[in-house]
Amino acid sequence: MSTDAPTFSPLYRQIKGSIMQSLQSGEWRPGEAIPSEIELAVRYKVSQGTVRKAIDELAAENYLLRRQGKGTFVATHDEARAQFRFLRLKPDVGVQEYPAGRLLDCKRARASAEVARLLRLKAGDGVVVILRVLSFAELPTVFEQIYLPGQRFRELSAAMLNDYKGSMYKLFETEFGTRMIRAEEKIRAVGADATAAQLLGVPQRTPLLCVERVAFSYGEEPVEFRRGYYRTDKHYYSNELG
Amino acid sequence: MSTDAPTFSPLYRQIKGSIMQSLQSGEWRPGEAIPSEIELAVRYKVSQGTVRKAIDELAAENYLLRRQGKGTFVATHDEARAQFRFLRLKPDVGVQEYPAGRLLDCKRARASAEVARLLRLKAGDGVVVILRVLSFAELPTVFEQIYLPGQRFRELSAAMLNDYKGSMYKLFETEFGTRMIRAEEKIRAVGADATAAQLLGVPQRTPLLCVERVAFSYGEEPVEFRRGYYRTDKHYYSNELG
DNA sequence: AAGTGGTCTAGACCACTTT
DNA sequence: AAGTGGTCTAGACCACTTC
Repeated sequence: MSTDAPTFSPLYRQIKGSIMQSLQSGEWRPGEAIPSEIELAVRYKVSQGTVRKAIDELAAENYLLRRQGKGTFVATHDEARAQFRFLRLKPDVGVQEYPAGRLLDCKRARASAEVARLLRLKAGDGVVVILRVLSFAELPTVFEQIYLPGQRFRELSAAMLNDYKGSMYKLFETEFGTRMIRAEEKIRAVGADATAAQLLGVPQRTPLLCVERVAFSYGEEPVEFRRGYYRTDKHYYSNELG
Repeated sequence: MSTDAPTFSPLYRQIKGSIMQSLQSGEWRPGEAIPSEIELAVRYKVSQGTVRKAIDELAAENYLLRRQGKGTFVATHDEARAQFRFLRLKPDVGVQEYPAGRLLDCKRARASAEVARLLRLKAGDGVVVILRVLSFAELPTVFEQIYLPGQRFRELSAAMLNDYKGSMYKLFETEFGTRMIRAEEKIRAVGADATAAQLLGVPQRTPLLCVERVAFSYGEEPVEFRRGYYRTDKHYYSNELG
C-alpha cells in the first residue's frame, strides 16, 4: 500500500478533527466553554472515553483548557499560562514581568519577497508593518518589526494598538478572530545597526539577539512574521529542551 | 524532601513513580524493553488501562519509547528521534547534519562558585572540564566548554572521548549510566573573545550566540553544565513555541 | 444536589511484529 | 498463532465547582 494514504484513522482523531473545525469556524469562541464530554459523546455517537482522548490531545496542543468541575474552555491569550508562552525573555535577576510597549509606527506596505514567502502571500500583496520597542522596568530591551497579512488585518490601526491594553495576540484574537496557536523561531546573534542601536540605547555593533518568528493560526496558516532585536545584557532568552 | 505527603495522588502516578524508580535504579537499562503492560498490571495489581496512563506520561516525557507490536523500551540517545533533541542549530540552506567534533582539552579542575551552584556541588569540588569545537561541513561553528561532576565521571579521559564514535550523551549513557532527560538553556548574544574568535575563525567581537545549558538526569539531578559559543552566519538556533 | 472533568476497571477487538 | 501496544466501550466512582 502507498505509505502516505490515511490507511487508518482512529475514531478519536476524527473527533479531534471535528472539534478543531468547530474551533476554526468560530462555533465555540475563545474563552467560552465547549459542550461537556457527555454531550459531545452523544453528538458524535461515541463513548465518553473516546471524546476524552480527543480533548486530551487538543489540550496538550494548547487549543483547549480543561478545568475540573467547571468544563473545557477554548484557550485564550489572557490566561496566566499563555502570557509568557511567546515571550521567552527573562531577567538575570528578579522575576519575569510583562514589558511596556511603545509603538513607533503602524503602516501599510507591500510584502517583500521574503515576507510574502513566509506569510504565504504573493510578492507585492499588502501587509501591515508595525514597529515598536518593548521595555522592562524602563529599560528598552526589544525592538520589533511585525508583518501581518493586510487582508486579514484590514481594520488594524495605530490608534487601536495604542488604546488596547493587553498583549498584541489578545487583541488579534478579540478583534480579528485570529488566534495564534504556535510559532517557529530562528535565533541569531547580530551587531546592532544604527536604528536598533539608537532605539535600544546601545552602541552600534553591540551584539544583539535577532529572533525571527513565524506564528501560525488554525490549520497551520501563517499569520504573522516578526523580527525582534533583543538586548541580552540584563536578560536572556530561556529555552527548555524536553 | 520526601517525595510528597500525597494530599491525593492518583494510582497511575504512583505507578509512574515506581517505573521511574526502576529506571533510575537501572533495573531496566537504556535500549531494553520493559515488561509488557499486562505484566506490569499484574505486578502492580491494577488494570492495564492504569499502567497505560502511567506509561503514556513517561513516553511523553522522553523516558520511554513505545513501539506498537514490539513493546515499550527505555529511551536512548542513539535513536534518530533523540539525535537533534539537544542540538538546535540548523543550516540556513541544506539539511541538518551531525557535526564533527574536535577535542581541545579534557582536564580535572575545581568548580568555580558558579559551576558549583549550577551542578549543586560545593565550591572547590572536582569537576571535569572539556573544551571542544564542533564543525559543520568543515566550518568551525561551535566552541564549547563542558563541566561535569568529577565524582560521577571519574573514569572519563581524553582518549575515551576521542575513541568514542557517537554523541557525547550516548557515551555518558553507555559508560557512566548517566542518561540526560532534559535541559534548560539561557541564550545571549555576545562578542567573540580572543579564544572564541581564533577557534571559530572570526574577528574578535563578532556577534556570537552564547548558549548556557544545564542538563538534568533522573530525579532532576543536574549532571552537566555547558557553555557554547555559536557562529550564526550560516546557521541559526531553531525553536518552536508550542 | 447536580454537573463537570478525573480516575479506574474489565473486557472486546484492532493493528503491528515476530515466531 | 501468539504477543505486543492501540482503540473503544460501558459503567462505577472520585474530586471539584456551582447552585
